[in-house]
Amino acid sequence: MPAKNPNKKARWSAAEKAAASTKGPKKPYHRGQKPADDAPRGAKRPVRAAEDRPRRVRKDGAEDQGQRRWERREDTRPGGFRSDDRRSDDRRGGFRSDDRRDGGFRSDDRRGGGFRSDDRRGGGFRSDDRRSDDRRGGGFRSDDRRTDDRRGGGFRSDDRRGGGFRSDDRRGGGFRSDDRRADDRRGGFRSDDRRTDDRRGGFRSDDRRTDDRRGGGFRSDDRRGGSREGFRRGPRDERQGYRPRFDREQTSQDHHQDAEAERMEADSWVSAARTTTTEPVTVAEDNGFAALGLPERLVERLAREGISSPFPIQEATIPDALAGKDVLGRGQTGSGKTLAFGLPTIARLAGERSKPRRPRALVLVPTRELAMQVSDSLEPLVHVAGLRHKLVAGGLSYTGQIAALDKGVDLLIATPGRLVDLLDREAVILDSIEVTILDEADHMADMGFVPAVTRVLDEVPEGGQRLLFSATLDKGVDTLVQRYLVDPVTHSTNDATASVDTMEHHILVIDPQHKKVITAEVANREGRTVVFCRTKLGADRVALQLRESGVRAAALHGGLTQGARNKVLGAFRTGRIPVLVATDVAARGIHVDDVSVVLQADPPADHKDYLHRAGRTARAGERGTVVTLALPHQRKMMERMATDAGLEARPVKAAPGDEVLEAAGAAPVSGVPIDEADFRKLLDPRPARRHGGTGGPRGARTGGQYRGGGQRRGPRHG
DNA sequence: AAAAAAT
Repeated sequence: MPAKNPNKKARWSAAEKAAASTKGPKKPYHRGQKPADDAPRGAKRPVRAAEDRPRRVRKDGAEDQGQRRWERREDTRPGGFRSDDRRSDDRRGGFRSDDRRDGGFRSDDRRGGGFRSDDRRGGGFRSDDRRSDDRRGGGFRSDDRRTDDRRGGGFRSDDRRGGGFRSDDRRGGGFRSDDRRADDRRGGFRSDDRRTDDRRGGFRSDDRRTDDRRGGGFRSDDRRGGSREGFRRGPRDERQGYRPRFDREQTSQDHHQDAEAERMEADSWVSAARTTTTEPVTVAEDNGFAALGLPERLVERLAREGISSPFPIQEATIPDALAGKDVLGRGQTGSGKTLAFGLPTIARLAGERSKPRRPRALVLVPTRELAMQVSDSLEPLVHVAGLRHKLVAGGLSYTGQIAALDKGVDLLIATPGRLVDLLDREAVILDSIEVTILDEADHMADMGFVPAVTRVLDEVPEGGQRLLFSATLDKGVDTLVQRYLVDPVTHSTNDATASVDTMEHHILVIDPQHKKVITAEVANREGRTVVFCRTKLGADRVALQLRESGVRAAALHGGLTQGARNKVLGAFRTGRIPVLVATDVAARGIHVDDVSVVLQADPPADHKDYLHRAGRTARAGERGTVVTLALPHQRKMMERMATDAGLEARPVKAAPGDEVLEAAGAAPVSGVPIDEADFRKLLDPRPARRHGGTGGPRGARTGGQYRGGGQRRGPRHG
């Protein structure tokens, strides 16, 4: 074996490959240093002479030469340059009126294409050009493309967006949604002030979109809906000289957004954001959160959202967490974990401020989407407590994250990959962390993040508080628990892993030839149903079969374009299509309220998958039924799985017409196939803009702006 | 088999 792997060698023939690999030391460019010319990472692109650099013109007419970011940052910060000020101010809401002034600078950079490349490589504009050229030979165009990719035209950002499929659509070729999505969305660097304002000032359409993005089935959406209203009135805002530009009322300027908003509304499945009172709220005497010993400000802030009774996991966890104990919490998303760890952490941090680059609390979450959810749900509370938080995750600009860290962040919310990256860059130092939270630890373990998590936790000082949340506790998680938790108090929403009381389980052993009809009958019921299949192909097939039987169903899997996924989810959430046939892409992380039945047309691979799939229903206290179809040869496996998952249910033989099926809500199907053209309309109910066949330039423009264009690619049916 | 995380 010594003469191993010639292939690999051939592939890696060039020395610069090695140099270009992640192995190279990263330069802590946040400190305003330009990597040395021979630096392995930074030196990839030669530096063009200043006069060769592309020039852009700022709004005010001055030229921006696309300076290197190192200089820019270094130079500007002490001078009170806006970039930094703005960033941090943003979070407090004190900046908007001034956006315009640097719209010319930053936003132009960004819009100019490849601003991220700027950020990331520090190479400024020119290097970006170069690389684009290299890659695609397309110069200009490719640059655009890359920008898009990076922003989540690319699929990796899916998750982050999660529910946010809409944003993707809207963005089309656009950049702004990314801005919003990124946590710098508060950075307000877009030249389009309104948009920024919208978001923070509580412009309705934007709220809604934001909710969407978050996949908001989660309760916190509701809170968030109105939260901006709340925190922008906080004392900090006043201190920062916050001046509202727009009220909740829309101005005529906003008509464009308004139109967009209407379209969004059609898609919005968050029916109505909970109304947030801006009046002073009296905290009721029996307020459950107050009883847990939380600071009044937080309790009051929650009450303002109408949140006054803690969920079980919150009730169980918060007192211990407040007492500084390590906590091991079992509970799925939707059980209120975020507040369970968020509230005590914020309470503990309040009253002090972190030093630059040294956050005092860290929340580690497996996916970007989740990170956003956590960040967004905690936002109002963080503000009320006078703290600063930051979301740090992949796919987002480094600049905002680094700048915020430089400025000081109290509560850092991160996905493992990016956090490790930032650690390498010394953009963040974890030696002041007092509270560490691992959310969805099992998920992280499943995704192979244990090394990253270990790396991070090893940098966190010992003796700090650790909170670990996980839906299941198996090997990977146990390793983390053993290693990092000291004498933890264990809390579960319920002892049996699966079981929310409100969840009913049926495991049906069926004849193969009955599968189709049983699937259709179970799916054909009132309310929303998620059908799980093992493969993408299977999902497509089952969805088609359902439609042939007269059930409005659409497939969702990782093989679809982002745009297509958006449409499917949008249609599902609004109820236009009540049945979602999905692979495990939807098993985790996608939150949709009001799913009353989960039907597993193919059994899950293991009990963990079972629990995650099941977790799509019975969310937040609602009732839900989980029906699993097993073929006779899968019976044994299902028995074992049921045991492992802590279910009482056992496989039961079933055939069409059986009572068991009715108990699961099965209803006979019409048998009248759904017309494919109608189905398309259900998926995307606003094809009005495109009558013109392949679409002229105008159609292309309008369409592309809001919709990913998945549909227009295909031939038009009907 | 599918999905996810840094580029």
